[in-house]
Amino acid sequence: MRDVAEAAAVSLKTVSRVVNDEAGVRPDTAARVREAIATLGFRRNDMARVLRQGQASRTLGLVIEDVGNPFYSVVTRAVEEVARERGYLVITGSSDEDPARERDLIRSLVERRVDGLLVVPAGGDHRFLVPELRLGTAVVFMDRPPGNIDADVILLDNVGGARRATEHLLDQGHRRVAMVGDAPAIFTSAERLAGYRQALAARGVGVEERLVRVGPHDADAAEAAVRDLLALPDPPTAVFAGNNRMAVGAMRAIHRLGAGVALVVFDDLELAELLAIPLTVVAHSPHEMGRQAAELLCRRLDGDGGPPRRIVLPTELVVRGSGEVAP
Amino acid sequence: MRDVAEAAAVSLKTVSRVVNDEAGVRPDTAARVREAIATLGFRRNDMARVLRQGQASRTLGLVIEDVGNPFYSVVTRAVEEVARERGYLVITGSSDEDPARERDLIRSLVERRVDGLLVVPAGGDHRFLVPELRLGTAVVFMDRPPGNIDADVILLDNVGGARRATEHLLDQGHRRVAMVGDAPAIFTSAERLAGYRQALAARGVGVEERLVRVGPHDADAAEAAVRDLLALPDPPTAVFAGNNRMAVGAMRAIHRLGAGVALVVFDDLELAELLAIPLTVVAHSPHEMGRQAAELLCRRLDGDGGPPRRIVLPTELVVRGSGEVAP
DNA sequence: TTGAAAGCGCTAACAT
DNA sequence: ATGTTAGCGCTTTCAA
Repeated sequence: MRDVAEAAAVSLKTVSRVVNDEAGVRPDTAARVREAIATLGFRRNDMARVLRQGQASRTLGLVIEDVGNPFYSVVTRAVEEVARERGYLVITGSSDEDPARERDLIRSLVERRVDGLLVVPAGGDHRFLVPELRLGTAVVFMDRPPGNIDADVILLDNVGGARRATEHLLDQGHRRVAMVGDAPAIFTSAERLAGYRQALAARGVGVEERLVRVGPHDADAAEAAVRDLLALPDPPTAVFAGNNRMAVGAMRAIHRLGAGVALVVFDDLELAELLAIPLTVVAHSPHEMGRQAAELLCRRLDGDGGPPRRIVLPTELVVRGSGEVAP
Repeated sequence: MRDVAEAAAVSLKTVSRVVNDEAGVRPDTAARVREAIATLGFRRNDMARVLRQGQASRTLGLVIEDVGNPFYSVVTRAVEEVARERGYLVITGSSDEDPARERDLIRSLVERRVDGLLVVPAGGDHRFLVPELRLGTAVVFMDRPPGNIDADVILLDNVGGARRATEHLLDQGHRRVAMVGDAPAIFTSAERLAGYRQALAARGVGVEERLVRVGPHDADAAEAAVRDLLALPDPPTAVFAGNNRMAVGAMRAIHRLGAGVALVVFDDLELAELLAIPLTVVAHSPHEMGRQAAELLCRRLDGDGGPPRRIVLPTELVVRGSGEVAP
């Protein structure tokens, strides 16, 4: 900027005025300055600008499990849309379900003075965020509640969705309903497991623990788990898959073993209706989750100081065929 | 930091030394400083740090079309992985195929002094980047070459992949092979169209322009285009779909009209083999594209000043069934 | 081992 | 309409 001032034979402040479209610069002076800017290829340094102006880097930090997962990529997309409307840029990072990595990421983001954070928690304890919150960084959690602190969070109706899925299978006459789910340490997984158990209990069907396989984290492990289930002497006649990766694994296993096993999964898939057996799912809106979280965060940044909110988004059973296979 | 210095009764510089793990601080002094840091909830301000140190914000900018699209979300994931290994953070933005938005995004990123940019170009003219490049911002393009400037780029073998797909359909005896593709203004779309034409020409099959539908940008528009094709008096017996969205649209149309039409698509889908008719695709690796682009960018940032590189990643025809339907 | 002073690029506040 | 000065929070440089 100093170079520009020199080249245009004006003061620093005049250049600053032109760059920021402030009033009070004669058109010809402004033109001279703009010419110098173009010639020198000057670009305002936002680091210095933000530093001088105080806070407000107009940046949001987004920490999710894995952008490569369609669920999170749609959430990311929604966050970006809101951010763009409001003039924020988004810094993203994947925690890969690793609490240490989550902390590192959040730390980096806070050090870069993001104005706010959107976090899908990987760890179970977020007390380390207390200083950040005091520092003025707003935080909204998504998909899972934070551990040991009170903060805004947008969740899905995990229990209700899982219960409805399981009930649907029971309604078809199934009595041996298995569940394949992610590690129970993950909030959503535990909740969906709870919903599954509730449904069985409500119908007086005992939970057979051998039919509960919570632990696999990717499609391959889920496939192995379901193959294993289907190889039991008294295999399940129906399976509830706890998320999109479990769904893929379960479909592969059922497909390959050619079994006429009913399947309902949590999370919708774009191609669900085009599958060999169209997939019955517990659908919800990842886009809505991202949007609501980002909007709530922006409201907080605009000064909304109300008590922490807990928003639960609805789920819906979408019947397409795979869940209506008779026992 | 001043507050910390005061609280610990040391100088600013000593706090700086502790924060940055520099040598030359007595353990007890360091401990006192750390205690003050913890008490006050101090977090180093990276903006100020970067400003003072000169360049090197350890941040990369990523501009793609849409994170919500699985192709780009996997690219993003790969970029993140490389960035993480090398200690960079990634700021992402979706251009939505809008050149103005692309420019705005890049401008914001440069103003925030990202060290390097990874860009899937939306616009056709990137001369506006010349000052940025002179300013020292490294840029690597992905998926499509930039317009009017010479820079690093990682591409797919679009022509070859499309040609192979079309040849495969011709090999099955099809003579009325349609193509549904994105707007021809998009590089990949134009290239794939060229590959389609090449294959037809090489086999002496004339291109029937009514069978070429390049223009739809989303699955719904592609579905409408394919429905339209199938409603022709002499409909195509085979369709080549130019990307993942076209693929979804084509599948829906073919599925709903119950037509025994052969289909090969560019881009692989996770569930391809589980579809009612397992999908024959031109597969490639979005992950590899992201990884190679990010690694090349990092090499540039580490001082590699060689001439601009143009890397072309291979594609592979994966036969699964939908492309082997007889005419 | 520790500290004081200068300055990164910019803008707020106050001149002129 | 334009310029001067000070200082954002940090690190570099040099001194003690």
